[in-house]
Amino acid sequence: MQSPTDARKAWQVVLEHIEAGLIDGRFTPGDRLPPERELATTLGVGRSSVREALRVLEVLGLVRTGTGSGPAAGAIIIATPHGGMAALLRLQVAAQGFPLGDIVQTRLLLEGGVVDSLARAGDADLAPAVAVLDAMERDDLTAAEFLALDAQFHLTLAEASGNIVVAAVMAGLRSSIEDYVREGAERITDWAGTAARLRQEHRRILTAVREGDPEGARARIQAHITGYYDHAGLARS
Amino acid sequence: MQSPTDARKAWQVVLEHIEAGLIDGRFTPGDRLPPERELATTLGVGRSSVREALRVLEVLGLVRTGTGSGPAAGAIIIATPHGGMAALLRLQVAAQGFPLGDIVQTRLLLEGGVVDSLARAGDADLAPAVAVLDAMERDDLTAAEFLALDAQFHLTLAEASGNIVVAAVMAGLRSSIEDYVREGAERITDWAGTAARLRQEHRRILTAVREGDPEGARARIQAHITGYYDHAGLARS
DNA sequence: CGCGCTAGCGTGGTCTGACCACACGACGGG
DNA sequence: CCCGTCGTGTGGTCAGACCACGCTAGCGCG
Repeated sequence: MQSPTDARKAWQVVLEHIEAGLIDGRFTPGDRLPPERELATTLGVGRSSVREALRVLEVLGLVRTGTGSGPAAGAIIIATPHGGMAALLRLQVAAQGFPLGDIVQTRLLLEGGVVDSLARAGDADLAPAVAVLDAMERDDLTAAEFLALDAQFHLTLAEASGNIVVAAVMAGLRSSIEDYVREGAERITDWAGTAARLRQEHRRILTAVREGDPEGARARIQAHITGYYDHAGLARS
Repeated sequence: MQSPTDARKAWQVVLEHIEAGLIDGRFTPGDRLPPERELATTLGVGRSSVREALRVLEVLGLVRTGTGSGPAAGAIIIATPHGGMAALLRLQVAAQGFPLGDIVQTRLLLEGGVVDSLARAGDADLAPAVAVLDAMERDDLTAAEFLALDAQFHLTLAEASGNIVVAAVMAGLRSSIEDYVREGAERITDWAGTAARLRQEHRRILTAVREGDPEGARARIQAHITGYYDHAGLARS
């Protein structure tokens, strides 16, 4: 049949089979994969190997598994990359594969590009971003709540640019350093003042975007990000 | 003990345990994780659950498993994000979660930022990039070989910028659309001429970087990328 | 006749035990 | 002293069993 001891691991066979199915359209988002037991017999591998492959797909945000029966049961194809991107970046940071500084620098690059293109486009829908900004005006927010809205603001901008990939990467980058950001906030004594400054910076970024000023928007969002990291003492890793 | 039926799946418990170990420094790159059987008894889960977690870590590029005994055996902590990033992006593209156009646009953003920062830095080591360019001068290269070197050139630039995260994302983006790029090359009739043009564009990008011309370098690499995709008929998806 | 409850069934989730392949390392024979 | 071989610990895989969970069909009662 094949090599003495098949080079590809059993779970890789399953993964490749599902990937091939995705590519040629046999499986599309919303579809249900065959039951684990059926996949196992079909591919001639054990059920545990099938499960290992499904686990990978689940973490990468490609399938969602549900127990019981009915429409929500089984392994359903989805395509929600945020979770997988976040897990990948978070773990790489934890394993010291990604220095914090590089993460921040990448954010600068992406967010700068996002506001640049938003300012050039001119017709972007900034309403969601404004809504988040309004929510941040409340003065009874904890630091954690404020930071969550802050993250949402940046994510909303990325989504407004219409590029799903950039939005997913940005969300992942942000969440990968979420713990450090929160930790940094605790070191800030004048939190109310800092929050006020961040709010103002957000407003000015939006203004620059609205006025069609790519350079200004880029400079302001980059200053906004580096400013916070410096202020929170998260400079280098 | 805990909730009626523990909300967290068993494999998530394992994943969180290892992540916690990475964060607090119990596990660092180069270390070996405990044997699967030991992890299973330690955490009170079955060995199959441990294996599912390890499989995820393996795909994400965090561990490398080896059979047998000795220093290369067992699950060893690594931090090689390229493979995981590539797998994530590739599968998301396959599952139609990421449109091809967004992938290309993200490349434009990142590569533009890379050459921009290289041109500003001025002291970057461009020798590896030059070496790849020299290798591309050979005229007996197949299209696939040429494209592989092309990809390596772009990756080398990203690595020269010193940002691991950007390099990993760029490598992932590139490999996620590798099949489509190769497919596009087959549609190009005058391949020799196209290759010559690509070579020239590469040279000019490097020249702009050397001369410290960020705007020029950015414009040239973006034109280079969009030019190829248009020429190969990979415009939109 | 109709409604509600229950048993069945198919799904994923998990554990156990077994066996294989592999590679190092120690032991013993030459 | 060197080399081959067997022991042992590791991951890789499979088979089987059981549980939890929800839908669903069918039964029984009103």
